[in-house]
Amino acid sequence: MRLRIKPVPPFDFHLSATIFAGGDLQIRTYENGTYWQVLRAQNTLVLITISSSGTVDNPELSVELQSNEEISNNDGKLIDEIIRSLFNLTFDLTAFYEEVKNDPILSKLTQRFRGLKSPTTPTAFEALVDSIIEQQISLNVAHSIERTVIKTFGDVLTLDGHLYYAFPTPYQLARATIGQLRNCGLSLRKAEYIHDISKSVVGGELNLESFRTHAHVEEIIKELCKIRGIGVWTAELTMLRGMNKLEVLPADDLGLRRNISHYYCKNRRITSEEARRIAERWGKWKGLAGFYVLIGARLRVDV
DNA sequence: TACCAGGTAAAAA
DNA sequence: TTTTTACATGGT
Repeated sequence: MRLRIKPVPPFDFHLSATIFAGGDLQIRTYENGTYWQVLRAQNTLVLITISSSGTVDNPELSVELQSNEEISNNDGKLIDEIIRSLFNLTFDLTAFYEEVKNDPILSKLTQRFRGLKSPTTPTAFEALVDSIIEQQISLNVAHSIERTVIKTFGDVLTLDGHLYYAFPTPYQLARATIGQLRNCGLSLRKAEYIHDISKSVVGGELNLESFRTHAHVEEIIKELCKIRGIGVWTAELTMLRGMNKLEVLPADDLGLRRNISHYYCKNRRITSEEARRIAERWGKWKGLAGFYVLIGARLRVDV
């Protein structure tokens, strides 16, 4: 099956997907203009392969769907929705660009990265588990642990002799033992957090997806922070990366604070309060603005 | 070798 | 109530 998706312009697929370049070939990566990963349909795993068939101002994505089962029309619709969410395709960047135009630094970055949309995970659960894994340790170590968790507990799709892994479901992580989770490199604490949260999701006490349609960001943070293992940093990162909450800036984040300081404070170490104060000038979508700053700093773009 | 890395909860003071 | 410590592991 093949889908054609029309993102809201402007959208630069190459620029937006480049952050995944060099990713694990069996999980999710972007190479030679092509992005791929496994998504979960109703009853089957589907490998999606996305490439651009349009331009920044008239964007169109061409998506190939492959599975070992038949892909129903409903599955096609579901996957279509997930892909729109994956790159925030229905978000209108022109409104964001208007919002930050009075800040000279972001003005420059948005011109340089016109069409850049921030990526999300297919489920809020995945963003939450990733965020817990990424607490305190370097991203390098965290990503290695994430890959191990995915390949240990996630379902595998075999196509043409190639293996592709899907992120584990709450059920799969709830069923895992603490010992198995620790063997992936997780600390005892983090193994417990992830295990507990997975059990709550399976049991129905915690519905992470329901927060997506919840408008009051501060209330979501308050709710998430009641859960053992989740602080403000984890809640905010999960919302930005897993619930399409582009207004949320994870200001406690060490790396993001470094990136903000690179442009606004001459690389001096800044507090999260200082970061939030600087973000005041970015208007409504502070999380997306932070993403532009992050990408700018990573690509060493001068302003 | 020691120390740090995109935090958090629990122990100690 | 406030401050200090333990935690996993790869890189420097």
